[in-house]
Parts: sequence; C-alpha cells; structure tokens
Amino acid sequence: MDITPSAVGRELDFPAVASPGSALSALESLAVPARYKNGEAVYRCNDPVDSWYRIVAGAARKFASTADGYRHIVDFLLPGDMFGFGTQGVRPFCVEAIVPGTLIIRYPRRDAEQLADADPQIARTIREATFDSIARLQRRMVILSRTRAIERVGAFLLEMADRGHGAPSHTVSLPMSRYDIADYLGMAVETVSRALTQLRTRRAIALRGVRRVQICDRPALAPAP
Amino acid sequence: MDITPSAVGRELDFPAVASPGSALSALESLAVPARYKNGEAVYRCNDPVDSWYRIVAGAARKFASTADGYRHIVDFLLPGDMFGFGTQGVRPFCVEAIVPGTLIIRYPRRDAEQLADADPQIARTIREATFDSIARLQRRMVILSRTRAIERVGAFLLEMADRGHGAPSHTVSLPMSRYDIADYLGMAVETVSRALTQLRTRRAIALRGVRRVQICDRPALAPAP
DNA sequence: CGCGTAGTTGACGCGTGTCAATTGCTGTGG
DNA sequence: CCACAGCAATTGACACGCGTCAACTACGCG
Repeated sequence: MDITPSAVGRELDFPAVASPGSALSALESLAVPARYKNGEAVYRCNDPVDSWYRIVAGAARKFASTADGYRHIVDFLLPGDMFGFGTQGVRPFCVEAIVPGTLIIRYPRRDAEQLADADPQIARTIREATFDSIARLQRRMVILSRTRAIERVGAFLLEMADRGHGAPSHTVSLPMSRYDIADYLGMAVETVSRALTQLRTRRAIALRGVRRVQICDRPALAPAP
Repeated sequence: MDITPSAVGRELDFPAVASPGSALSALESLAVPARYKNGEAVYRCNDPVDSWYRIVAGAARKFASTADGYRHIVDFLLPGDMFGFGTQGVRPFCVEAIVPGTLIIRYPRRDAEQLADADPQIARTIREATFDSIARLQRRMVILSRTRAIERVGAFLLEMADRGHGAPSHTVSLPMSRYDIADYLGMAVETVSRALTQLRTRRAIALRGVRRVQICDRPALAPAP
C-alpha cells in the first residue's frame, strides 16, 4: 500500500523550498507545521476556508467525489506546492495525504491576508504563486483532453518528471497508487497498467520498482506521433 | 505538444468581479477598447505578456496548438471574463475572437501592476478573482475527466447555462461552432453532434436553432447517471 | 442560383471499460 | 522466521462506445 522505505526516506529528506526573498520569511512566521498519516485528510469538502497550505515533504491528493461514488483527482500535491487558496465560502474539494508522514505547513488565512495587505511584496508573491498553479492547471487540461491512453500516461510521466525537484529528470518516483493515477487521468486502472507495460515494451520507459519509472525515450512520451 | 515547461509563461483569466467598487474603476482609467473580426487574433502564442484583457461583447477562444495539427481549446471567453493575466514570460496560448465584432478592452500590464502595488484593495480584488479562476478551472477538470461523451456534453451545456449572464437559465446560446466544442471537450465533432441529438431524443434538451439550446431536464444533464 | 462551410447521420474498426483471474508485494501474527 | 491475509498491480477475454471515413443535408453568401 505504501511506497518502499527507501523511497520514503528520499521523499522526506527533501529540503524546504528556498524562499525567494525576505517577503516569504514574514509569511513563515505564521507557519504551523503538521504531519499526516497515509490517507489522512488535511481538509474535507465543505470545510470553511480558514487556512492556506504548503506541502514540505511527502505527497497528497486533491479530489472531488460525486454522489454516484465516482472520484476524480484534481491535483497531486508535491513538496513545494502551495494549495488551499481561497477567500471565503467552503472547500470544493478534499485533500488527503497519500504518503505516511507527509509534512504540511498551515498558514492561518486572516493573518496571511493582513500581511498581504500591508506588504505589496507579499501580495505579489502570493499572486505569482497562484499564477503558477493556474499555469499548471491549464497545462494539465491540455493533457487531459488527449483521447489516447498512452498519450495521457506519457504526458503524466513527463509532468511528474518535470515536477520532481532536483532529482535526475530521467528517473521519476510516483508516490501515488495506480488507482490514484487512474482517477487523475480519467481512465480505468487496468488501462493505466496496460499503457505502462506498452510503454515499457516500446523501450520508452523502464520500471525500477513498482513506483519508480526510468524515462528512456523522452520524445516517445510526447504526444506528437 | 508544444507546451514545454520553459515556454509556459504565467497566464490566467478570471471572470469580472460582480462588485467592482471604486478599486476597479481606477483600473478602468487605463482601458483601451478594440473590436475584432471573426477568427482574428487578440494575441498569439509566444507573444510577450504586456497587457491584461476583459471581454465586453461577443466571444473568444483560448487554445493551444501542437506540432501535429492538434488543437485544444482551454477556455471560452464570454462577456465579463477577464483574461491574459500574467506577470512575465510569454503567452502559452493564443486567443481568437469567434464572433464578428467582438469587443475587448485592453489594460497595459505595467500600469495595472503599479496600481495593484499602490492599492491593497486592488491587489485583493485581483487575488480573489484569481482564486475564483482556479476554482473554475478545477471544476472544468472534473468535467473533462468524465469518460462518457454525453456526460461531457451535458456538463458543458450546464456550464454555459450558468455562465450565461442574466439570460433565462433554461435557454443557452452557443456562440462557438461544433468544432470548437469538440476541441474543448476533447472529442470528435461527430460525437458532439450525436450526443446532442441523443440528449434531444431523451427530451433533456431542445434545439431552438442550431446554436440555441433549451434545457428541459436539468438533472438529466448532471453527471449522476 | 451555385458554391462553401457547418452540421447531421450512417457504417465500421479499434481502443478502452468492464469483469475476471493471477501474480506480486507489504504488513501482521503465530 | 515463516505463513497468511489483504491489497496493489498486472494480464486476459469480451462487449461497446467512440474515432474515423464517408455521404448527405442545411444554411449563408457571393
């Protein structure tokens, strides 16, 4: 169910993201860190929006579930990502840790907003963080619109490779299960598995352990046939 | 696809806030209006980000095109929507008008950012609108992840109905072509057409003209089957 | 009136979802 | 330390929905 101990160690050893400038250090004075078990909820759907978050180590999934038991993962949260932004109302999604010992920092929303109001530099930092998250979302929409399963999985692997901070880009560690990947890409688990083996037989990737992928032929993963 | 991480700038769009107040009227002093013909480009991929935009009348499409001729529409821009926001880098997407005589207002970016830095109220307004934009994008991702064609089309119609400002919510006007809808939902044109006729035979919708849809059975369009 | 594009409908093959069985891995308890 | 339980992951068989190719209709414009 969990990833191998060695992989866990690597994830947890991730250094805190370098804070750009002194602006963020003011924000850091509000930080409230916490650890989460595998599957534990960071916040739930319909909870009030009273905090913003940043993930330091481990991984989490942001998802929506419909009445008919259908679940869709909107985003995977990796070390360095900020999430949970919002000003009022309630959470439209749930967030759960998917790696044991996931470390997440919480910023009380009201205090953070006061800081942003007082310091244009902080406001600008927050603005750019949300810009990043929107750019990521739009890129992902292009990926999701792809109809072919192999193209989706290939693009997903490339996305994870590019998000893997610091690590050599040709080996990707996938902290999430195949089921999570399936709910993320909007397809069946079996199709994810089949796409991976097909990519492997094409020598585009190689599996180093179940949740470690080595990218051998990067252009083969890009959608242009 | 040609959306390489390095090429992706920072861009976002969000609907105009309902309560502009005095803050936004300061922004309005920077406004530069212009009209566009059908298919005319507002800006192109890789253009520098030197302006923000707001659409007043007509409609436009924001899309990415890949080397293999594949095109994906990331967003439809309707009256009231702001778009083209970003701080640096180049445009990751193109924007084209899809209705003749589309009226779009342009805000020079540097001046607008200075306003945001000087006035926390403007910064907050932009920030909140950005959060809304993220919520909308994530909601759309849930729609796109649906595998069934009818569910996608149904959710799309509901989305357009909810975005239809002021108009009675049970009749939706679609300013875009079937091809645009197909590229937006990530499926073939024929499938869009078939889904519409199937929804029509189910008495869920009725076509009042080719691009006017009356919603008869709203729950039938909702994703729970 | 004829042309061009948008839109619809039909036929057919393939890819993907579904159901089912097997293997592999992890953590637990004897 | 081993055996077992339980889940993750893979692989196979099969039906069906969707993409593709094609033909036809509807509408607008010169």
